[in-house]
Amino acid sequence: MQKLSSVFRKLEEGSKRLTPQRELVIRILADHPGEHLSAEEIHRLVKREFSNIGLATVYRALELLTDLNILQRISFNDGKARYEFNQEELHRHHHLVCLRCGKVAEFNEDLLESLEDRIYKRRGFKVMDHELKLFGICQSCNKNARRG
Amino acid sequence: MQKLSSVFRKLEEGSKRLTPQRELVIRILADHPGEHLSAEEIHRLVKREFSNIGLATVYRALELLTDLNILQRISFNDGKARYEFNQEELHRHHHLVCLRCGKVAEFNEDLLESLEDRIYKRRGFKVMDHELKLFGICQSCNKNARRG
DNA sequence: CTACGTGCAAACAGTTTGCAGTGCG
DNA sequence: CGCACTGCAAACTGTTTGCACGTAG
Repeated sequence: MQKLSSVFRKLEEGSKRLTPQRELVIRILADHPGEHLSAEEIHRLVKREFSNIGLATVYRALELLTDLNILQRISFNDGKARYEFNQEELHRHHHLVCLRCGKVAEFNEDLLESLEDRIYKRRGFKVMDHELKLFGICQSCNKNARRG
Repeated sequence: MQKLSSVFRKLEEGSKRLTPQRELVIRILADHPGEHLSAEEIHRLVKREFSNIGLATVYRALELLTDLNILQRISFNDGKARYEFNQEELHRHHHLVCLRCGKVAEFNEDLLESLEDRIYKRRGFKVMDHELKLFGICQSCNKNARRG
């Protein structure tokens, strides 16, 4: 992973260490792109390679990495936070949440910039980031519904 | 409130009752538009007029009313759910979340329809609703920052 | 009289915190 | 040595559930 050096630099700036636990958390997220893992799921996956890691350590790693903007925390209103890499592209990466089967798909589209310009002009609100969730019925559920 | 009759009809369809507690929850939300109250805040406000109402009752009322699409549950990733009226306009009512002071402002803009058309054509995903949050720095924080 | 509704307390899930111990820098 | 870091368990917060009782239809 070429990105590790940049992670390392960000950690060093706050005199934080890249411990095996933290590195594993990062690797797990890297190995599961677009899966929006929860802390518990991450803990379970990390445990397979580091069996005695504590859940609190995972939480602390996730918090640290989120603060450093290495990860991004998102929530789908199911009561638990989920995490993914905070790649630059994520700022224009959105979610399609199926109301029937619950699957979360992603799409990238930059459509919001003109809106953000307008908001700044009209309201003086400087948009730094955005989060767009579209709720609806996905293709496969749609097909099943038509058959049923 | 002219809307109460429609609430009543929706409740009757499921043979649910419009109890004083439920009506109060509705009135509190009506009296605090755009404030995104949490269950606890609603409970506190309701208690002022109905001192022995239980928190669980508020939760149950909120769940019921959300299921009936009378209310809408939203979350700003602060660990608790928030509620507002599910007016039709809400479907194109979005949030500006200030990263510095935490204030949540609203704006209405319909800008997403063309995007939704495109998503349906490309991905077969039929969008029913959307939720857009813009994170940034609000006007007053922006001014303070420039001064400071 | 039955099904819905309630208050209370206990249970629950996700997350955070306190603490004693470990080990890098 | 000192401070970051850890695992563990206990604490905390928001929410849900079980239960006994009440009350509307």
